[in-house]
This record gives sequence, C-alpha cells and structure tokens, in this order.
Amino acid sequence: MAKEFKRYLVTSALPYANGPVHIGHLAGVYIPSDIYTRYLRLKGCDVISVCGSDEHGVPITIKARKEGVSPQQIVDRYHELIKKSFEGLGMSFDIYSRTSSKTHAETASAFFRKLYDEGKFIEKTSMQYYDEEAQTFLADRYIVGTCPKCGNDRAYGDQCEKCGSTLSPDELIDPHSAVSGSVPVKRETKHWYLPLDQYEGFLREWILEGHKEWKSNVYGQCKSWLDGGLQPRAVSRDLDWGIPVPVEGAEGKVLYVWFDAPIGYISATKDLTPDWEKYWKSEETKMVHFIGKDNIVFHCIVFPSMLKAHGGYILPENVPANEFLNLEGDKISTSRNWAVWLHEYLEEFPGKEDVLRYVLCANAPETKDNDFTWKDFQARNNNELVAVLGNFVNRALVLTKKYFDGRVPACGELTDYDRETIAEVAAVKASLEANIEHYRFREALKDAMNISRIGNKYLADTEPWKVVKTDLERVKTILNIALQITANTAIAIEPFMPFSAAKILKMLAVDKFGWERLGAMDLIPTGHEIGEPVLLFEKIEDDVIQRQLDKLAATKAANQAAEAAQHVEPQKDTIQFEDFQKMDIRVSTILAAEKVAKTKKLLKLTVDTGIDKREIVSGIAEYFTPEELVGKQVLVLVNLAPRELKGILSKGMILMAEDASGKLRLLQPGDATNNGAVVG
RNA sequence: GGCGGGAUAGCUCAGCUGGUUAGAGCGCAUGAUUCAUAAUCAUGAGGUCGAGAGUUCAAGUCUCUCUCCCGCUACCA
Repeated sequence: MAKEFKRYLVTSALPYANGPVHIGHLAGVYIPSDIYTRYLRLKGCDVISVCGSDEHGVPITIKARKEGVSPQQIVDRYHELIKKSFEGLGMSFDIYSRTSSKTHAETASAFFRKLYDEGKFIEKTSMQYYDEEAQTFLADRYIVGTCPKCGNDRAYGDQCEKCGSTLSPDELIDPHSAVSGSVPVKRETKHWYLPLDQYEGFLREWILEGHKEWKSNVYGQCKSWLDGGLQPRAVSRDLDWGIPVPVEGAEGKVLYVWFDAPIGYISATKDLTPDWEKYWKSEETKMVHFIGKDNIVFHCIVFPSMLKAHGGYILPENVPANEFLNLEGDKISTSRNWAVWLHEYLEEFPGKEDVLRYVLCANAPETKDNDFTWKDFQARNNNELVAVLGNFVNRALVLTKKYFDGRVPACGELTDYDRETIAEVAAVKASLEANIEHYRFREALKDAMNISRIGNKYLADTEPWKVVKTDLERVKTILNIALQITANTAIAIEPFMPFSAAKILKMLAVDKFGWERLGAMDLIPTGHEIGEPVLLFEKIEDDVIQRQLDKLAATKAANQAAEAAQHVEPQKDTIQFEDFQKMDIRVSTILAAEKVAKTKKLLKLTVDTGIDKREIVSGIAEYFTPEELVGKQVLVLVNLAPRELKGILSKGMILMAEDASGKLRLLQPGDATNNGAVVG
C-alpha cells in the first residue's frame, strides 16, 4: 500500500511579493512545511525544500503604479523583506528563489513552448477592454468605474472594495481606464487556454480513486471542482509585467501568473542543484505541496494538469492544505492591516522565534479555521513553554550543577520505575513519527512536549533533592536519566523549535543527535561536563500583551475612521428640477414577500403602489426576512425601466439607505400614508 | 440557491474501518511538594458529542431532515 520513496521534494506556496508575510501564512503553510522538512533531514532522508517569491501578476503592477515605482522595485523590496524574515524565523528552505529570476523565465518559457508546440493549448479570441490612449489591454483591475450596487465611484472591474461585490467590467457605470483615464473600448485579443476539461478523467482517477487519504478539506474541494465540470483556463494575459509568451505574434502578452508561479518550484530546484531532475522526474521522489486552502485548486487541479500535459514530471503525493487563521476573532487582512506581521514580530520579540513557531503549530488551522489571540499566545508561552519544557530542562541542569558540579553522574542500577519512565520516553518516537508523516503537526508537537512532562513527573516522583541526603548513588542514577531525557527533548523538539533545541544542546555541551537516537538513554556519556544553564523561555508579562492588543485596537480604530470617512459619499453633480421630476416615487405597501429560489440575496416583493400591484425583485434578503417586510410601507421608484432578474420581471426599485457598515434600512413615511402618494 | 469543510468539557482540539464507565492540553478546585522562571506532581469537578428522526443487539462514529459558522459559486437596478 504505502509506496517506498528514496527522496523527498517539499514545496511551500510561493509568497506573493506585494506585501510582507503574516502569521496566517506561517500557521497555514510555512511552519508545517519547515517541521516536515526538518524532521526528514534529522532522519537523514534525502530531502530538499524549495520556495521563493511569486513576483508577477496584476496586483504588483497596480501597487507599483500607485507608489510611482517600477514593479521590479516592488518585488525587490518584498522579496528581500520576506526572505529575511523567513530566515529570522528559522525557516530552513534549501533555496528561497524568485520568479523574476533568469532560470525561471527560461524554465517557464520552455514549459509553455513545449505545450504550445505539442498542441496542448486552445487558442481563443475574445473581446477585452483596451485603452487606446495608453495602447494597452486592461485587466479587470485596471478598469475603474461606479459600482452598480453601492454607488462607490472607485470600484474596480473585478470587485468593489467598498461593498465587496464581485463585478465584471461590463457592469461598471461610467467605466474608465485606471492607466490613462480614457474610456476603454473593446478590442479583440488572442489568448491560450489549457483545456482542463480534457484532464478530468485523469484527475478523477488520480485524486478521487488514488488519493482518498488526502485531508478531507482537500479531497472534498477537489471533488467539488471535478463534479462541477472543469473549464478551459487562460494561461496568458495582456500585460507588460511577467514572462513573455514565447510565441511569434504574442507581443504584449505574458504568461498568466498562475501558470508561471507553480513552475517556480521547478526553477527554484534548478537553481539549487544541477541534479534537479531526480527530484522532479523520478517516481522514487515523494513530492509534497504545503499550501493554504485558497490554493487547493491550483495545486490539485491546474498544476497537475500542466505537469501531465508536459509529461515526464511526477505529481504531488500529498497536498496537506491548511484552513485559515483568524486574528482576535477577525479575518486576517493585508489591506486592512489586520495581521501580525512576521518582520514586526521578529523585531518586537527578539529571541522568541520559537514561541511563535510553537503557538502557531499548537493552534494551526489543520481541520478548520482557527483563531490567534495574544492571550492564548501568552498562556501557551507561560503555562507550557516556560512551565513545562523550560522548567524541566532547567531543573535537570541545575540539579546536576548543584550536586555533581556539572559532571554527568553514572547511571547505576535501575528500578522498575526508572525502566517504566525510560520506556515511556522511548514510546514517544513512534507516535511522533506517525503524526508528522500524516501531517498532524499539532498532535506531533504534543508528543514532543510530552517528553518534558514525563521528565517533570520523574523528578517529582523520585525527589532527588530529598534522596541526596541519604543516598548519593541513587541520585546519580536519577540525574543521569533526567539528563538523558533532556537530551531526548532536544531531538524531539528540533523540527518545531530549532532555536531552543540548539540552546539545550549548547547547555548540555554536546553535538546534534540524529533522529534515530530519539529514545536512547546513552546520549550523554558519564563524566561529561555540561555547560552553563540558561533559561530556555521567559515569562511574557501582561503589559507586553497589552501593547500588542493596543496596537490592534489602534488599527481597528483607524480602519473604522477610514471606512466612515469613505462612506460619506461626496455630493453628486447638480441636476435640474426637471431631472428630479422625472423620477416618480410613490408610497407603497408591501403585500407579499418571498425568497427567489436559487439565490441568496433576492426577494420577490409584491407591492401596492396605489397605481397598481406589481412585482419588484430586490437584493435585500440578507437584511430582511420576508415576514418582517409584509405590511410595511416603503418608498418605491415606480417608473424605473423594468429589468428581468432570475426570470422575474422587476418593475421598480425599493428605496433603501445604506449605513456605514453596509446595512440596509427601509425608507418609510413618518405616518401611515395612502398608497400612491407622490414623493417630491 | 448549489457544492465543499466544520459544529465533541469554560478555552483549543483528539476520537481510525460503529462496541466496555467519551479522551488530551490549558483553565478551575482541593491536596502534596520546594530542585526549578510561585514553576512541578496527584486527585477532582465540568460534556443530553449543534437539533430532530431513522438503521442496528449496539452510534460522537452510518442514513435522512434541519440550524449555525467558514470557503467557493450564482443574472444582488
């Protein structure tokens, strides 16, 4: 059943180089990936871990334009920042590359060219917005206009950031180019598509039949996509930032960032070793992609299809995607600055890299979204790292210093209890291994911590500080065992907390052990002189936590202020009285209301306008139940051109006021009024 | 609305192919202890396993319906 592999290739989702890395990225992707890799290395496996910055795509060009710098400057800045902060946290990638590298351009280009030459793509011509003044096609993001829903006049062609609606450029009112400000026109453009539908059979077989062991969130997501039917996916874009499409007549076109990014794993491996092919093209290699849940479709559907189309490459053996981490109850958001940024953490908590690694692993969103709170961070540090792990190591070392002047005493005759304890420590290995190999890192971490729990119990039960008064020989054995357990702790926690593992080894004045030594009781020779005990972890006081909470509160306040400011719309252009008179607004009564089938937001309302009884479809189901609307008087714009929605002809519009939080309110006459009364 | 994931002690989570009194860590209570960063160790109190129905000798574990949370998706004047 379980395949035997000779080597491992571990990939971690490429961070997008338009911002720094935050705790959500770490908990979801990088911490698990690093634990896995370090574990395999410690075991002596042939393993490489590759990662790098994802530096192409539209958002980077937008950010560059906003700041008045080149895209290259943006990616240089964030590549350096991300790379440095990863190093600071002890991420042990064998290479941290970037997709703007020469190797990557060549690799991605050749990859595309091979598929192109072998007719694996479909060419399709479609109409897209074009900026005649700037002579460039416009990505959806580059088209700005008024949101048809909320009236925000700075909505993007793909999304209105104010009301959160997903839009298409066609829906925007008064669309104009973000590049030149001119009105875009539609123009024909040719693109290449990867016909994913042709790979459906292969994907079904490979995932649904062959990888039932994948995590349920990953497997379920894949099944959902496959059952829904796959569509050809564009692999090129009209853009001047990226890898040029290596085909004649494709000027001004680049590889779509999602085509080029996963190839970054391959090019990073090439940059790492001339021997890269044995990692990518040998069935004896086990490839594992560490990603967040937002990347599942690309790593399980798109990239494997690309690899399959290309041929010669292996497919991932597993894709242990994690869910999302929230921060203090709210979704982490880069644009809203709602995050704990890695580079800031490293500055504000020097020497506490392992604390973050520990907390993020212990609370990783492995099966569902999770919440990071500073209070939990503090509690885990103080009650687990300090009290259990740090304390045990300290006890063992201090006792040795005290009674034997730092020389490891000889282990004498063992009692039954000694043997039980030793067996317990030895038993941790199998459980720990099984958990890591099945990507259950939070359970694995518990196993690792369990060793110092056993140690604490052992000391409490054997009471060397009492026995020392009567039986020094016995104390020698006890402390010998306690020190061996300490050394075992160093092995077990290394994948999770490499800094602390190194500290323990330094205190013990010994070299690093291999994983196979875990469980051994002869790690430190008798007579060996240990180093000076220092504290592994220190308590984190309330004021430190409060400072972080204050910082977040300030962010929240700033966001709210910004939102409130944004939500007071500037006055629109002056209109004439005649313009206003064109609008026929009447007091009406809602007679009936029901949800429109197969929609989430639409309600079908029957209203008595005084003129007639008519149906109006309104997108308010999220704010009102049908029951509470019936019988209410409202204001209705009755002469609005009818529009068909979900097959129902909507004749008019219910007037609503939207508050700063986006919540809708009915506009009603102050007193009961006859239906049909004219508003004006 | 469709699809996927989740709902288990105060908190964060384990519970594999259904089978003795539902587990762990933290928190809480009581006791012990002092080598240790008032750390540690023991004991204990906390759960109608989201709700309801069904299959079964037996269900947290299978089936159906429903509720709530997260994500993807859909013609939100």
